[in-house]
Amino acid sequence: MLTLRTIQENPQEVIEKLAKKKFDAREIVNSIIGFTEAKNQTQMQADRAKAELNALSREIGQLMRQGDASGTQQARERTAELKESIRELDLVFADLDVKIRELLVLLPNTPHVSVPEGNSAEDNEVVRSGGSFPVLDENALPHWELASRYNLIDFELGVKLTGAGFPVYRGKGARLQRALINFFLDQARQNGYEEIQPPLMVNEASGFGTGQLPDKEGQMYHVTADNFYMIPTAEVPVTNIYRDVILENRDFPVKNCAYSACFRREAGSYGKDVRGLNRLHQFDKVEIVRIAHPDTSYEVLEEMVNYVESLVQKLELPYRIVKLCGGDMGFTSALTYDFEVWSGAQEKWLEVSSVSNFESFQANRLKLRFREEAGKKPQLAHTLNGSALALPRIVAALLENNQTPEGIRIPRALVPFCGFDMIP
RNA sequence: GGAGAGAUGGCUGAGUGGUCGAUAGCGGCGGUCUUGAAAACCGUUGUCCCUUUGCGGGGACCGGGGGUUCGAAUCCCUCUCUCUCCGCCA
Repeated sequence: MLTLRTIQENPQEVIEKLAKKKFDAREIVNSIIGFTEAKNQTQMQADRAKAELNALSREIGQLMRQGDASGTQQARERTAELKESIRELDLVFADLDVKIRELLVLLPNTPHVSVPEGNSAEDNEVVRSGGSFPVLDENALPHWELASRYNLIDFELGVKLTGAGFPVYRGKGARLQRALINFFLDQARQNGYEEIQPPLMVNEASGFGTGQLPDKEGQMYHVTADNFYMIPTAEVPVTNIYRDVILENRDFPVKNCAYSACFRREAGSYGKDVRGLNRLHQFDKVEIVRIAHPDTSYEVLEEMVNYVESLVQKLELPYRIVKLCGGDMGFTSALTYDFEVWSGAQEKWLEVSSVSNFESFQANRLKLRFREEAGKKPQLAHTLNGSALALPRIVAALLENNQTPEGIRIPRALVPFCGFDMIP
């Protein structure tokens, strides 16, 4: 959520920036400014009436102590009128406040100046790429066939137990999962991230804090009996650790990482790209979350991108880093880099990580602030997060790219974690 | 599932109708003392909003919402959450 102040102070700038995201903000911004003016006028009137009533109440206390019955009576009569107008003004105020809030949440985050113009994924900017494409036979198999040939993943069994999109990993397939999780967590720790093991269900307040609620409610599994939501990413519980928190400058840098299972309903995305591991309802992911000083958040973003790059390099996967264009960016992000790995048999790029700076957009909702120094006013911090990494598509690429006549080769960095270097 | 207790400032914990935004202790910050540190002592220490060029002025907030009253942290209603004991259980 953008701050009211930002909109009030630079309405034109907000409108121009949002145009890059293909969002026409003119009407909303103008309404917000109009309502805010009215709200402030109302508050002035209400506050004046309240000040008078407060003074009168104090006076009545004095008069009663002095035993001045007629003075007391007189003062009391004057309060009735004040109370009535306060009641009315408060109603108007609350109404305007709700209207403003409803409009504010409609506005996406403003993109960073470096975000490229563009409408869709086609216009994204490839920042750099690395690794080398695998040389595969013509009859190279897609990962879902490899998974069943080597008895690594059973998709049909998942359907029996739960439904589509809930695969069962078994044998070396399960061990590969565990190895990847441990590898990612160890790497994160070695890079200074504190490991968090968060709850996999969150309450409503947390859902609001990171912006899943109320808009994206349909994307989360809802445990209605207790009104909990299954987390779609560890970002939700980990970032909400800092909800309503005021950090001190010395608390920086905040670097957290967390492994979690992630649950997504993916409503409305059936039909395309859902084969095998490409899109699941439950999957594993290690997430990195950072809270940064506004002055350094873009340096932090670069640092995170470099870190994620080191992971795909260690896994020996061909990859490219893409800076999303305005039209392809998420609602809450100011700048996003996507990581894609090449899936040799499907012959396409698979998104395995998305690293974003949200600036103060999330922090405003979370009321996550920091204090420059003791005695100074708190200000909003910047939040960033990224996948490091999401497992399924990594597994898909590993299986496809490393298939050989003798079996599937495990990248060297992973062998100590797997305990095997080949899936024969 | 049954029974009970509670929710107050960064933390602990007072406060049951009238300068209570709130006693006190701890913590934090500043200072005195000290070669330095500790201890001791003194001072200071919430958030949000409106208004003002500035100094300042005003309003709101004691889990959320509503009510009683001239006046509510304090009384009433309601919701939520937390804790303790019993039962069940990884």
